[in-house]
Amino acid sequence: MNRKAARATISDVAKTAKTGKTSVSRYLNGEQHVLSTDLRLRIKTAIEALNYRPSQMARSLKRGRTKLIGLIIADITNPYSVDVMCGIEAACRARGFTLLICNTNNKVDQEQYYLNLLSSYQVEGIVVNAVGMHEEVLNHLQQTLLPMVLIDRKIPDFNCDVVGLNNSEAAQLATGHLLDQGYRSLLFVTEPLGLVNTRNERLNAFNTVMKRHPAYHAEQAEVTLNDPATLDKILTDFYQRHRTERCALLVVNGALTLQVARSMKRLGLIWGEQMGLLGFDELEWAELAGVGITTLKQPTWQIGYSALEQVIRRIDGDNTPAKEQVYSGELIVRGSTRKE
Amino acid sequence: MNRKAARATISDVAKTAKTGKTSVSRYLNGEQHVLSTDLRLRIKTAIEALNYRPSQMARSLKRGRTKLIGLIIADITNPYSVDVMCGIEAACRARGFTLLICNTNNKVDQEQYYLNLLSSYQVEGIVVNAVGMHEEVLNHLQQTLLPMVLIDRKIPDFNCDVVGLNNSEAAQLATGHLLDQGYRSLLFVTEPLGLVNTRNERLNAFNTVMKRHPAYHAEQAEVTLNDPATLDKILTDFYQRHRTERCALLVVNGALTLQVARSMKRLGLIWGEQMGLLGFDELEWAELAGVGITTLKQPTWQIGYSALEQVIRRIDGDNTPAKEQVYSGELIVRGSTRKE
DNA sequence: TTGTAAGCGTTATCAA
DNA sequence: TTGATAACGCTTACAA
Repeated sequence: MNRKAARATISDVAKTAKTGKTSVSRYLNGEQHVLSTDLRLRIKTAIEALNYRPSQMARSLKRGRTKLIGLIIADITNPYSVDVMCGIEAACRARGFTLLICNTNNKVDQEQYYLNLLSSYQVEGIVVNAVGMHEEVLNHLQQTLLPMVLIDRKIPDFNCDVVGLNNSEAAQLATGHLLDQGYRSLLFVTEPLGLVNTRNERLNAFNTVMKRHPAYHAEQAEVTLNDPATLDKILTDFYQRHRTERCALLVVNGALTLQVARSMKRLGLIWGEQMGLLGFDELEWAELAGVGITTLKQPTWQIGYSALEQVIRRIDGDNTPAKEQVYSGELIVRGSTRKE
Repeated sequence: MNRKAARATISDVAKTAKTGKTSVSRYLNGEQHVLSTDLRLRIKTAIEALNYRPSQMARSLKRGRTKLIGLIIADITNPYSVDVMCGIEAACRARGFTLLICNTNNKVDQEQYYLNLLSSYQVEGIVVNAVGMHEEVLNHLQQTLLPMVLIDRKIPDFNCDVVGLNNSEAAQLATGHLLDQGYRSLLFVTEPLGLVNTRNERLNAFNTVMKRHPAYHAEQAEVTLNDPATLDKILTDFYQRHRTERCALLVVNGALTLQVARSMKRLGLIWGEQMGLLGFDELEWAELAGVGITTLKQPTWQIGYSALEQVIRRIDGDNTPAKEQVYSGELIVRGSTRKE
């Protein structure tokens, strides 16, 4: 049976229900009240009999609204990005939008490819998860004319909605915790600062707190994600100079925390013993790594959800000035920053 | 400037280039050789001037081919799923298809929602990443009439292409390794076997190897992912009974390995010391957890890539009987299974 | 309450 | 080598 199963169209339904397609269309679009009970029933049965499902393609074409939203992600491998995505997705379902997920692997050409793709499918808006994105790739997005909201990070000199963490507050919380635990020499480890506002804001808040305690020692170091040798050097050096005091590391994000942990393992530095360790972003394995690693957890799901709501607001015509929404982080204390 | 920026259409291009839309369409669809050099140039300039991009919606409607493929994932939070997805995505880009990613969170209703969605967008095929999927959710997919390929796992009594790991080979490799390392009492820890072929195949291969060594002890235990209490009990019990020999755990997948590691941590059982530990699926934190955890790594990316190629083959009309493609896993030895 | 017809942006058919 | 024109499946005036 069911040889080729050509999809039923609205005309088929109309024919089967012995009516015109207008009525079927009305039935589908919530104007059922204008239909007579009899007709309504005939249409209902016809639809079920034919297993009819309206074509979004045709619908979008006609209406000029696709109900499609594009999501650009630099690195879907990052668990943070995945969590954010889940929030976005939930919001989409709630609002009747469909998400086109584009993983660019941090490559400009792949980003360009997907931007074209999204444009050709006429998405109504774009959410950009900028986590881990190279500056070059990020800047490239300015060309977009569509409603767009950024997650986590801003594009310098580009006025655009942003949703993310309250970086200052979170960094204060983290730094304060380290001091509370008796650490006296702190090293802020970050990926290259560049113009990345999140990194800079976190660092600034760190420095602000430390300036209130002139007796304690604060330092910072920049390192790229895939440069283990340099990282090893930085950590060894810091530890050599400060092993006599209680010293600790504050790491700017989860991806880097992974690298730092690997480096410490290589060097035989045990977190929670020789050095304290606290990283931004929660890690599913945080409790399994030695005595556990203290993290600053972001409300990722919530951030994603809000971001989507914001694009929709823009799509719906909201013209108020670009705004920034920030959420508070939560400190999850584990063995790596326990009092001795 | 740029007030409303209504998208340019093919007619706009035709008008600007002083020609008909047929020619523009020809230009776009690789029939440039039939066009005169002059006309070709005019069209080219017009397209660039208007920043024209053909509407996929209209194209799909007309052609009846959407070049869309749906991906159904039960749990995008699982790193395995993400890696597979990357392979699929790369294949899509290579073959000019666009991926509609649907995360069902293992809920039948969400799956139904997405199945309808995919159908209404007229995807040409579906890839199902069955990793971590509940049987109920999985079975539900049989209704699909579209070309479909499964990743990792089969649907019982449903004839469908599958791409995944060579489970027997991998389980033999893993079991053999444990024996080589001098472990003499092995516990195979799995999620409920049910009719899940992957779990059963892995277990069977494990048993086959163990039967060749009647002097050694083999055991198995089923536990659900979120039942820490039971897991604790299973592990304690096993350890109590076998602490005098060298004993080890073989865990059926990565998600469960995470739980097992947590449980051992709670119980104060140190992997690589009191007990050996080997888990299917590579974990990014494997080397950071204590002495490191030995894993059996799957060629995830490759699996995803192949799966997509297989759907495309089906879409292109391949009618050969459903086939199963398996790939070999790779053992990554770490501290948790080192010789004492 | 119902139906006819035009049109959304493409491509395919056919004629010039 | 070109270009009208008719679909594709749907929504929406407008008419009845």
